[in-house]
Amino acid sequence: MAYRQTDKVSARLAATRRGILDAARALVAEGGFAAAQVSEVARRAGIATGTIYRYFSSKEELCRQIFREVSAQEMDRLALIAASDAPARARLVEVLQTFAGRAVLGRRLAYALLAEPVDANLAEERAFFRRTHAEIFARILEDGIASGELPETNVKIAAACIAGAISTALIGPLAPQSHELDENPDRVVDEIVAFCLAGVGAGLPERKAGKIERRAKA
Amino acid sequence: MAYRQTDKVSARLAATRRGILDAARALVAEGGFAAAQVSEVARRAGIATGTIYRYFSSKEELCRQIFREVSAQEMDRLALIAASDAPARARLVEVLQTFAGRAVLGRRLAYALLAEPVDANLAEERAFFRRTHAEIFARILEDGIASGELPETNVKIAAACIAGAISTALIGPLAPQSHELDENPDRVVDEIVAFCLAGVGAGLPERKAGKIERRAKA
DNA sequence: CCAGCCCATGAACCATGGTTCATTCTTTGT
DNA sequence: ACAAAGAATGAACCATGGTTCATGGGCTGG
Repeated sequence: MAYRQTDKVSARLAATRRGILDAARALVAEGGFAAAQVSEVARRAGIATGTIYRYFSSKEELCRQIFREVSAQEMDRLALIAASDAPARARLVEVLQTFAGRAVLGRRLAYALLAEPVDANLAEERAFFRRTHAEIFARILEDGIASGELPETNVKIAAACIAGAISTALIGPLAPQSHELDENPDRVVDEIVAFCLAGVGAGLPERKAGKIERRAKA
Repeated sequence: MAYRQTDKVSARLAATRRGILDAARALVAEGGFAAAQVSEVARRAGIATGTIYRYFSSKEELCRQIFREVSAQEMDRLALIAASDAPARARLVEVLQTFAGRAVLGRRLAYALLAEPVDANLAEERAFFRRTHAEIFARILEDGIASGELPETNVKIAAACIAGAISTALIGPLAPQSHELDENPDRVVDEIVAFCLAGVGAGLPERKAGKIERRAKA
């Protein structure tokens, strides 16, 4: 028995791993997954290219990790709202505003997560992310229908429509010119949320401009 | 003077060009742009790889061409409906049903056009395609608002929401399991259209199951 | 302080898939 | 039939970017 990992070492290893993840995440937030090339991530993390492969078996796995970390963070936030005991309609409004609002604030990262061209394997991860979103929406819709706040609908389809409407309207190629978003993000968000609420028969929301969580995704 | 292109030759050249486009288009419709590799297109068109470059300066240009051809065809169809003198609400219903219905029938191709990961240059072309869609929607919405059929809204945003909701719900990663779409496409389309109509305050559409144009996109 | 192992290094390697180009085949006009 | 010019060929080429691996340096336990 000649070697056993000491605490100091495993701490350093953990730090390196974090460093890699942070570097990659920062790159994704700046230029999308396309910008997160292995050699670039290594440079940014201050290590050699090959070292990455001591921590992640492939670039794909690294990217998946990023995907999971970021999306888990976002999902938790939404899940928390969804789980409150407010009426369904109010929860729906808040979830939509939070989702849309945070996407606006961290637009580049949101684009990477929701829409950037990525290869098939990463797309799986994205699909999972989106599906989870949609499930949160769907569950609230179900509650609302059960309580009579909302009319009957196919909640799965409605949830997918909501997810699509928000993503596309905010960050897709159809997004309003960025200056419009920069100048008046709350207004754009409110419009989109209003569309979605009306889509599920929840009428107009009380406008609560300025209530978006300010910290950017990242 | 020793050579001048004769009619027979230029006809053959034109035929080859078409052959390339058709082969590429078929490949895209089967497996998306990813499947349309230059060598594969050539094989399918029954010519040598290099020959492609006598007709298109690059793969990108070839793909752009495909994009334009297919989308022009779809756009024309929608534009025709949009230009009719029916009331705005009716035109909206028909445009949405047509768009969604045709996307279902040519799902693979629709996916390639609307959602498949493609590189940045092709994405431009896609952006144009989407913007044109959105403009058609937006114009109808404006008409509807002007005539009092629809409540005031930001038509640009609403149009983007519509485009996003339809694409995502039908063919994106949130699309219902294919068997559901295969079994009962009209029902799914109707749900989505209903969501969009409600989103712009147009209430429920008269359901017209089975009215979708049957010919697949292609 | 030495043997043995782990960890880091980064230049070389490799796979993919678009692009080129020397060569060959066809067409044209005399 | 022949020369000039265009068209077609497809194997070689190249760029990109992920992955590997022989090497050297640092830890660990005795």
